[in-house]
Amino acid sequence: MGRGKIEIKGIENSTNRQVTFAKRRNGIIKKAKEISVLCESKIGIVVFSSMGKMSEYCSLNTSFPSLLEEYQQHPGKKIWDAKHEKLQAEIDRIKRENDNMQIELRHLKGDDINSLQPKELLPIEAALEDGVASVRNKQMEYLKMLKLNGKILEEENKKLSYVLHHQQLAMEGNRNRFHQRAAEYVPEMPTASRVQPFQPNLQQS
Amino acid sequence: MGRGKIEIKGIENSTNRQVTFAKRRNGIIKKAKEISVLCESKIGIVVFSSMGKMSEYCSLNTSFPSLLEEYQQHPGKKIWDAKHEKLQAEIDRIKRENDNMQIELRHLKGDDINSLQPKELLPIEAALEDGVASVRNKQMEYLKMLKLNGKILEEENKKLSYVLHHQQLAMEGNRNRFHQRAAEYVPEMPTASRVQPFQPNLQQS
DNA sequence: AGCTATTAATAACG
DNA sequence: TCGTTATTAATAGCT
Repeated sequence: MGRGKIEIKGIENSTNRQVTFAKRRNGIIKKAKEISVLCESKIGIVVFSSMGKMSEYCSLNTSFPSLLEEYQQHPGKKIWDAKHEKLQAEIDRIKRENDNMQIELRHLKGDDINSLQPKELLPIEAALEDGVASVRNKQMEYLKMLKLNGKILEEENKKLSYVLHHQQLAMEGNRNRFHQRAAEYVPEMPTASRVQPFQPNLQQS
Repeated sequence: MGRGKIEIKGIENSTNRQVTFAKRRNGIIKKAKEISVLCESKIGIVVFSSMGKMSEYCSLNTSFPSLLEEYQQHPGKKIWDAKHEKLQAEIDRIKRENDNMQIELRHLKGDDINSLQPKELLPIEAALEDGVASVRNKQMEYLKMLKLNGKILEEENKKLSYVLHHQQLAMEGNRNRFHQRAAEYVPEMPTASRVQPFQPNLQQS
């Protein structure tokens, strides 16, 4: 049905193939609509083009899920049972992993260790000591940061005091001599080092 | 396409409807085969006649399950029933739980604590100290058990030595006097306390 | 079921 | 990419 007969064989030309696909897909969907109306039948169609574009049709009097539900009720027609089992297996796997972690956690917290052998206590003890060491280390780091920060602030304080002192001296001198131009005085001071004190993200002391 | 044009309307005559259904269904499936070959496309069709008879087609290069898998990966296309979503939700829930435990475990082991605030380190430290205390406690318990066990064995040893000593004395006496009946001698001794030494399940000292 | 007059789909072209 | 048309394919009504 066209300007010439064609062989049912893969169409090499990509453009041609896509055009043919679009036309025939529309044709099939039209036929599906017709059969569903003419014969009160339920029909569902899913098509993927060679480019991966999806098209679908489902007759009006039903829905894909219920259609597939009905499909699956036929003997030997399993669509999602396999998927189901896969999901269940995944759940089991993760649950096992979960349980192991839970046990490890409880042991580290000192719970449920009555059933453990002395030999089994050793790695737990070692891990705990490691953990304590790491945490203490981190805390020391923060402490050092705090101290450093204090030192920087102290230093800064000294500089500010120095500036303030000189300014006061200058202002006093000016009050006596020039009076009006006191504000313009700028003392020579190493302002290059006016750093922002380092601020670790401390939400509490 | 037929001896006369027809309206797309439900066919009342049942026989006619069934005949038309069979013809058109074959036509659609033929078209489906053709499009899948011509355009390298994947297509799946499920049809139910008004009598409930199911027909299906799935292009050769795929399968219904994989087709539907691909279908539901599109946004808003859900064919899986509630069961599936429940399983998926369960997986997500457990995975989240898993992740949390993993983080907690890592923190307890002293990993990944650089991102923590000092405030957050405190409970970890406390938990670790608790854990160490519990483990040490348990180890002390085992130690006590070992010591107790040693004491019991020592005690037992003394008793055995005592019996042995008396037996030896008796035998020597018998050798000199009755000679034959030495084996019958039983020294008066508190045998009621011949307990089995307590055996904790120690696989190593 | 099979046949065929007729309509519908569509391949190639513009 | 879209519409047109010559031609083939599908099928309605009949046997």
